[in-house]
Amino acid sequence: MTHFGQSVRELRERLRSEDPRFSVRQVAQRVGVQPAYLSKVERGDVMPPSEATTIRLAKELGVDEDVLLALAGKVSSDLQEIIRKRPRLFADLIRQLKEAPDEAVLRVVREVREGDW
Amino acid sequence: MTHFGQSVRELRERLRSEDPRFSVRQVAQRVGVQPAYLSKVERGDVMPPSEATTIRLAKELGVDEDVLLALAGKVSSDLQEIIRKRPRLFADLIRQLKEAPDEAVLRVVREVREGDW
DNA sequence: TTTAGTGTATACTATATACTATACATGACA
DNA sequence: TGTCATGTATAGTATATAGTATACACTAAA
Repeated sequence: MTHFGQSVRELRERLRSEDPRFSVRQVAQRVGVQPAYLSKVERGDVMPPSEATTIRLAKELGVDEDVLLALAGKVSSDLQEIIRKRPRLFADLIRQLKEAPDEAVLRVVREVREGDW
Repeated sequence: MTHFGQSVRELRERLRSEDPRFSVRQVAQRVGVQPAYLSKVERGDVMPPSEATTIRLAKELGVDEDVLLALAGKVSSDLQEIIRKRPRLFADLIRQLKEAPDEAVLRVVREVREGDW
């Protein structure tokens, strides 16, 4: 469906071109899944892995966890928890920012970071 | 686990005290599930319903969908989609606002609403 | 007193999720 | 030429999700 598997394969192959330890088998081993499973994941033969496995994979591949989770069609459960604690507040905020350009969102992030609350 | 079922029951009973059409059976009928199922949901005998069913239930009970979804331990899939499209941006923003008081978040929402982007 | 409506106990199910385990074919290397 | 490591095909599985269907016991009204 999405290109999660393709992305993982590209990332892994790139790393592999400089380090043979990034074979399907060895990455699978370090991530804690069967090689056959990782192989299928990369070819899009099965759905993307669970959140936990996706995060371990992101760490292994040196890529942002939220980005890889997004490719997997998921949102980190810690973010979900933050939203669930104040659903109306965050739902409003996020929907407000839906169409806002990156720059506008970034400005908000910066403002909040230096916020005086 | 959470008090999703209890909340639903309380909301429904409150409505029922003014309108007999809010019995388990009739609400279940309008929401499109079996009465036995709604009964179990209200008593926490089973996990909260799917997102779609929870939303229909929220409409029926006249309560905010995001709030009821939150009680069900979920985050609306449309919000998730917004986040997934720009994961780094939104992940940062949300984590920044995790500890911020409601007032600060509201100020951001207002600012954005009148934003000049 | 039967009828209608109530809530609920019990048993069952289809589909999805998230994998494991084994075995096979290929290529390089010693 | 045997060994090693590679990627992958195939088959199977445990658990969760999201319910349905039926039947039962109780209450109030007609």
